[in-house]
Amino acid sequence: MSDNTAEERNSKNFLEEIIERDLKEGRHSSVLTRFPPEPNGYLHIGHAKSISVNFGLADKYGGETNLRFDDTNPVTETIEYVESIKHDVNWLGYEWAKELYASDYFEQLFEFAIRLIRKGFAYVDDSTSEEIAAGKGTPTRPGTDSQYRDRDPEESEDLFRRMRAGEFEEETRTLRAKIDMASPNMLMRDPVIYRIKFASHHRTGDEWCIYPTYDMAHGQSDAIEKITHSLCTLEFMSHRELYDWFIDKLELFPSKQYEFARLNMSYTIMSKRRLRELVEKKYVDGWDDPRMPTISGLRRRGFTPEAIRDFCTRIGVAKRDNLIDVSLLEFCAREHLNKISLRRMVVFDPIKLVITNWPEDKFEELESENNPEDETAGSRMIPFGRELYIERADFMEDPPKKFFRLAVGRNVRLKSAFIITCDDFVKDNGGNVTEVHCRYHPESRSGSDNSGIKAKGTLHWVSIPHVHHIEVREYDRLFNVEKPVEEAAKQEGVFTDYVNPDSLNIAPAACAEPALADDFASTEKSGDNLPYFQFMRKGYYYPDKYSTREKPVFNRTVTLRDTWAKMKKK
RNA sequence: UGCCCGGUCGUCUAAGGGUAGGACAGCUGGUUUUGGUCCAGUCAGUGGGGGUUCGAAUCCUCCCCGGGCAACCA
Repeated sequence: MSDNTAEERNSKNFLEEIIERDLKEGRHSSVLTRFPPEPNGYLHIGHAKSISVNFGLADKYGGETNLRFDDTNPVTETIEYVESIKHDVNWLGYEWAKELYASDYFEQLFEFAIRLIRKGFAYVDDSTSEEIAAGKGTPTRPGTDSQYRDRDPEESEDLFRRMRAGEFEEETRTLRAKIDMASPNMLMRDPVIYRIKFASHHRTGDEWCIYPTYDMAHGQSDAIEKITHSLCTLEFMSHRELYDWFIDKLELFPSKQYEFARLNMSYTIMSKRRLRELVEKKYVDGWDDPRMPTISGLRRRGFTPEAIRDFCTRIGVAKRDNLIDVSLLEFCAREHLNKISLRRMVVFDPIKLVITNWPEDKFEELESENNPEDETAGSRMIPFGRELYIERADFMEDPPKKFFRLAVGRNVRLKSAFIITCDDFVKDNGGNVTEVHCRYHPESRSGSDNSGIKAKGTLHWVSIPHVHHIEVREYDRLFNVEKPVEEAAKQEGVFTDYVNPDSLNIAPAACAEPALADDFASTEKSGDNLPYFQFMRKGYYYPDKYSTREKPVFNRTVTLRDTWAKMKKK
C-alpha cells in the first residue's frame, strides 16, 4: 500500500466536503439527492455525469436519490422521453428511491402561489412578453416596475384563479414574483412564475392550463421531498438566489443548491437542443445513433455501463470549465471490454492465402480461447484448411525492416494454428496481389509447438469455405473539430458545419469465423445484454439493434490501441 | 462598461501555510501465439505583478484571461 493510493482515497471533491461539513455540523443527519431531468430529450453522457454525482454521493454517505422529472413545460415533454430516461438510468446501474414528477406537486405549487400573492410577494401582470422583456432592463441598467406591480393581492388572487379556470388567452397574463426590479441579478427582477399554456400535459392531461416555471417548481419540489443537497450545473448558479428566496418566503424545508461544472467532451456536443437538431435534420440515424453522445447511442455503440460509470468517476467534479478528451472515454471502454469481450477472428479486407503443403480436402478444428484475460470464458473451435483469408495489410511485397507480418521468406504465426513461411505470391494484370503462398510447419501447432521456429508476428485468419459474411460499421468522431459550437461562433457559422462527413464507414461483407454466427444466433432476441466482442487485432464490436441472423451487423465501439499505425504515421 | 463564478502538466483532477501528486494522452524499454493486454521508466504544470510569512498553488491586493447572467425553456 503506497502513499499515493492512501492520498487518492482521502482526496475529496468540493461536494463531498460540503456534505461532510453538513453531516458533521448536524445540519442534516442523512443525505437525499435527486436527479431531475426534463423529459424533453434523451439523456447524454453529460447527464451520466450528473447521475453519477447525485447517485454516487448519496450512496457514498448512506443516503438515497429520487428520480424526479422536471415536467413543467408540457409543450416539449413526452412520455417517450420519460420512458427512455428511466431505461437509461436503470441501464447505467442506478436505482432511485422514488419516481416523482414536478407535476405531482401542481396543486401544492398552486397553493404556494396563492400564499405568495396574499403575502404581497407575487402579482398578476397583464403585460405582454415584449413589455416584460423591456421592463427587465439589462445587466448594466436596472429594470422598471410593471404598471401592475402594486395591484391589490385580492385582485391578483382573483385573476390568478381565473387564469387557472381558463378565462384568459395564452400570453395575456402571467404571475410574477415581486422581488426587486433593480437587482443586479436579472433573475430577481420579478421573474415570471406561472404562465398560461393550453397544452395537454403527458401526466395531468388537460387538468391545467397554467404551469409553473422552473424557478417556481424546482426548489419547491426539492423542499417538499426534503432534498438535502440539490446538485446542478453551473448555469443555474444565478438561480440560487431565487431558489433560496422561495424557500425563505414560503418557509419550506431548507434544501440547498450547489453547482458543479457540466461535462464537455471533445469532438462532440452536449446540448439536448442541438442533439435534437442532428436527429431532426437527419445528420444521424436517431437519438440512439452510435455516433451520438447519448446514453442510448453509447449503448448501441457497445459501451458498457461499467465503462461509463468509471469514466464519470475519473473525470471528477469541480467548478471550473472543462473539456474532457474523448480518449479518456475510449480508455475506459477498452479497459472494461478487454476483460469481458469474446475474441473472434474477422478479416475485413481479405486476400487469399494458400497453404501449399496442406491437402485440398482436409479440414481440422483448432481450439482457441475465448478470452485470454478470463479463463472461465472457455474456448471455441475454428476450422482450418488449405485456403484462408488474411488481411490484405498483413502481406507486403516490399516490407520495411520493422514489418513483423508476411512477406516472402518470412514467418508468422497464424493465431491458434501454425507458423507459416511465405514462399511466393501471385499478382493480377493490374499489379495487385491476389494470392499469397505459404508452407505450414506441422510441428508448430498451437499449444504443442516444438518446431523451434520463431515468428515475430501473429495474424488472424478465417477458412474461406467456412466464412460468414457480416456487415461492420466503423465510426469516427461526429465532428471534426474539438469544440463545434465554439468554432461555429468564431467562424460565424453553425455547429453543423463541422459534422464529420466520414463519421460512418460501412464494411458490407467482412469475413467472420463461424463461431460468430453461432454467438449471434443465440442472442438474437436482442435487448441490452448482448455479448461484447473483440475482433482480434481490430477492435471491440457490438451487435447493432437491426442485426439479424440473415444479415448480422456489428458496430465498432472503439479500435484496439494500435502502435503499428502510429509507427507508420511517422 | 454591471453582477456572479472560475484559472495547477497537452487534457482532467489532487495538494487548503511546509517535498506540487495521480489519471488520460505522448514518448522509451521489457514480456507476449492479438504490434492488444500487462510491467517498468520518462516528458510535462501553479496566468502575471506586488504584498503578508522563516516558508504561498494555498492568505491579501491589483491586473490579465475564460465562463455564466437580459426565455411566459430547464
